[in-house]
Amino acid sequence: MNVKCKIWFEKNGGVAFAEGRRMLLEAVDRLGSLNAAAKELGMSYRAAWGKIKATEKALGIKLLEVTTGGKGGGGATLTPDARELIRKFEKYTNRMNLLMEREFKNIFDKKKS
Amino acid sequence: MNVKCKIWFEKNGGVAFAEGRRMLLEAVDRLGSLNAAAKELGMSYRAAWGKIKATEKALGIKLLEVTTGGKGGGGATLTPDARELIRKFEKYTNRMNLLMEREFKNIFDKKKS
DNA sequence: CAGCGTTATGCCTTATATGATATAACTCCT
DNA sequence: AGGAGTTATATCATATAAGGCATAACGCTG
Repeated sequence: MNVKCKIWFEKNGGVAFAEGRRMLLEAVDRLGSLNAAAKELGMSYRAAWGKIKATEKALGIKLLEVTTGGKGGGGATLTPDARELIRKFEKYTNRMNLLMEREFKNIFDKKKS
Repeated sequence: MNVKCKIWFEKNGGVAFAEGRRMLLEAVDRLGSLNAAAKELGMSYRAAWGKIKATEKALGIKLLEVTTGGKGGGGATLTPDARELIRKFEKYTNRMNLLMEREFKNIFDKKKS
């Protein structure tokens, strides 16, 4: 048996941002396209777009700067808000994962507790 | 925006035990009956029973000592394994909730990070 | 001006988790 | 013996979320 923990940001009670969406944004940043990011993660464009929209609506911020048409058909890049969101999420989850492991050992490895 | 965290125990990749089930077991312990516990938590007996079974199967342990028929129709009490599970879960989640709050302030209240 | 590769989005299907319904079995009590 | 109140479990219904399908718009490029 082991312990798991899912961390997410929320606003007004709905899940707004978690690991899956962090990965999606990271891929968009790297590839310059939501479509390409979706493909890389093995999901449809529709699904990826839906997740982005859901987060934008929940948090009330804009995540992607997009262009349609033109060279290469268009593309998407991250807004500064999106970058900040990613950075804080990473920092928080990294720290919590470390603490989780430590506490787990504390409580489950001791002979008496 | 705020951070939430769901903590659960798992084995072989499936959710085995989390807050809802902890509450259910606690109610069984207090009331001496799964049926009564289910009613108190506003769920059907069927639903409560399903959760218990799922956890027992996932962890491979027995949670309830039950009797059917007899005085009052029967009843259920917690096994020692169930008590230990509850105790460890409570200890772990209490500790983690404390740490979560502390880290949240660390990362989100600072001017620079 | 047609084609290509994007973003954009409404509609409808489908997958999944959840719970309701129904039925059986058990044992003490009257 | 019958009733009360519980556990036990299979089957069926349903609510909800996730995503597929279809279609449109956009603007460079050849």
